[in-house]
Amino acid sequence: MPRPPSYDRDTALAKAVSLFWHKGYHGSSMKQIEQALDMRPGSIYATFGSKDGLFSEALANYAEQGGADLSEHMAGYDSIVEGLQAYLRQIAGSCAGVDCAPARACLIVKTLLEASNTNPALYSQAQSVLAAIETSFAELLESAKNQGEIAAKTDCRRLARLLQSQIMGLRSMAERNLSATELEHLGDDMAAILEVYKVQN
Amino acid sequence: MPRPPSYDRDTALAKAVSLFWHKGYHGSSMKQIEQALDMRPGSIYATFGSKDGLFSEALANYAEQGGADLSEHMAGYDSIVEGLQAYLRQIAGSCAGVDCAPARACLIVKTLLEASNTNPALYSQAQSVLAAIETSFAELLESAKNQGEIAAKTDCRRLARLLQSQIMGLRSMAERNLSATELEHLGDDMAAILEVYKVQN
DNA sequence: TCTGTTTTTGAGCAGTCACTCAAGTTATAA
DNA sequence: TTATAACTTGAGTGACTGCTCAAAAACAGA
Repeated sequence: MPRPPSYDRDTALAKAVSLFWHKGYHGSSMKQIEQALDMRPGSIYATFGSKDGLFSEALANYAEQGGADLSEHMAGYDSIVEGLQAYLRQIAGSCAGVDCAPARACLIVKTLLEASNTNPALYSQAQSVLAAIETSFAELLESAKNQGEIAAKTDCRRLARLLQSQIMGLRSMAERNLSATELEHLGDDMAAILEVYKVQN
Repeated sequence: MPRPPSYDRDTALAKAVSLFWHKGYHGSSMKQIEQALDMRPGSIYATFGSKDGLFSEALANYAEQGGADLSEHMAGYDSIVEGLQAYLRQIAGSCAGVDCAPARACLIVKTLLEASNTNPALYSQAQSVLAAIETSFAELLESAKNQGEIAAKTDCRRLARLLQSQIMGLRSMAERNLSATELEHLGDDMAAILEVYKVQN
């Protein structure tokens, strides 16, 4: 008997991700959100509860997407370290394009910095998401160690944090107006950092 | 004949830096600013023109302070590369403390990410400040090259950008809740990156 | 077609936003 | 002491904030 919703939840969420990524949390007003999602306030609040709730779901969605992208990327590589190096170069390349994403910097990092002293709930969510990413990098590196790609004595969590820092730095730098070449060089130099950790053969 | 101002401009600006660093641009309301500076709106607007104007001056002030800190730090080192390595470790160390600054992440980077699609004037200011920092790193590295610390073929601007990315990544990572040890390890690992660029001797 | 349930709508809520300005205050120089 | 010029004050501006809710609309089953 009931009337079905006229919007698609996932489509709406994708549009929210795009807006929040572009403008940030404080920079996106409900008016802009209504326009971006093509939904009236009542529907938005019935579906997502609050602006915070919507942002939280958008952030989770973004993170999941990012995780899927990484998995898909890594599936194309036999060598894990080479896969990670290519991943860094790929970020540099895609950020260099004019089209690129709604923003070049990572939404999670943007949220971490924006929410750290203004919105404890979002701050804490950003922290957990980043911790989870660190873990997945650490697991990849652990596999690399087992395959003999990197030294047996390597502290994988520690290296994972170094890798995560590279991505944060790279994508933040991409918000500057660097040329495509400069960004690609940066990606190359970051990829080269991993060379040191490789086992000689 | 005129009545002199009752507040000190630089003191007020320092308080503004602290608030903006802590809460960001959108996260700091005029009410909070009035309270932090202990000034009434009329005085603030007479002195700084607008919230944007105040933020802009605060950002410039912050950047100048940062530049002075770097110069002072480097003055204590004969070897430029070692000085830069120690600089990275020092950032990691100071971010690790509970006291630390109003925020661990860099105000310039926070502004770059927050303003990129919401406030063109502040975005552009953040970009120029970062370009200037890149330049001063590049000049330091150029000196290091002349002193034979790093290879003659080194692209100093390119290496400067890699160094700047490290600092961005390090200080953004510091907003996560990493332990002091983890942060210090990260600083050490970033310092180690520069080893590769050193000339063997 | 009618009924029952759900969704959509948008005017409007109280509160906050950045900001203004006329009146009051306080210093200095005469 | 008085006149003058600058500074301080804070109530108040319109616009916008996130959000609510009663009424209208739209579907599915009977």
